[in-house]
Amino acid sequence: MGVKRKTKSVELMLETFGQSKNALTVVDLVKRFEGKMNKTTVYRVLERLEDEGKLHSFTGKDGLKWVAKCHGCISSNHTDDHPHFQCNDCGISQCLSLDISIPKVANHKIESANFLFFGQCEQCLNSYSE
Amino acid sequence: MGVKRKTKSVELMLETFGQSKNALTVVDLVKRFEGKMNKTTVYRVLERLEDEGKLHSFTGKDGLKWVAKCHGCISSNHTDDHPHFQCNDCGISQCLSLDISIPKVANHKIESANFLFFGQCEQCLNSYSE
DNA sequence: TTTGTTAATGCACCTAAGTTGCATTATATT
DNA sequence: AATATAATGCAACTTAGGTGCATTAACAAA
Repeated sequence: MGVKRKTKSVELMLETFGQSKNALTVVDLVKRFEGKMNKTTVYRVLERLEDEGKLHSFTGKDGLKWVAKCHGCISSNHTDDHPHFQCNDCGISQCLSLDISIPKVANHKIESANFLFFGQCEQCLNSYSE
Repeated sequence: MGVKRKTKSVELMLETFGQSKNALTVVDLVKRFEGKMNKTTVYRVLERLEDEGKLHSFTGKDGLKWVAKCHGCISSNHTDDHPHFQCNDCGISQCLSLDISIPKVANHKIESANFLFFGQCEQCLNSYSE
């Protein structure tokens, strides 16, 4: 690959995430762009935007790949280990702007971490009291 | 399903984990038992042993399912959130007997968590200095 | 504006993890 | 030994994700 080109697919993908902290599964993105963007293109655009540090991804409990456009991340690069949250009720997933210290582990050198929290999101919590 | 029966598959599976804290991928287990136990049986035996609380599982970064026979776990049930470690060099994965406190997150109710650490294991660290 | 280069895309096909339905086998009970 | 049913094997399926290659679209140079 040589010089990157600006394409509609790339713009469309970034617009989709907008300013939201919510993550989306790749499967969902493929469905969303049905007719507009090929499945393969979705995967390749995501790969590119990850390489460029504009998106980041993580693996959910179900093994599915989730993607997000984390804005409030603490570190500047997208390899930082901010936690992600998944709602057990509605299934939404989002980035948490939260710094978790990685503990020392005897006889191990820890380089990175994945944190995944499960529970109820704000919306679902509120819907109980209505 | 009615009354559970003792079977060779179940014993064989538990023996495989022995007293080790190491986790194994289901894919690896299927390969290991090739000729002795069917792929479907592997999945079903694992499901059963998880239900019985004798094994527990987690999803790796690659989306593969890992299984372990965690002995040194802090809590008695197998839904506790002890962290898992995966070596970036040799790929082994293991349970960590380590208690990580789940932070409070504003407007969220957190019920459970997954912690996954990456780095170098003891063996790989030692092999550098040889 | 047109032309040439090549990055980006679409498409068809593939790979592999995990699941399901059903016939067969093995275990336990009487 | 006969019976009931849990456990297993097998084949076929589902689906996330990837690959090779022909076609299209973006951009630079003329």
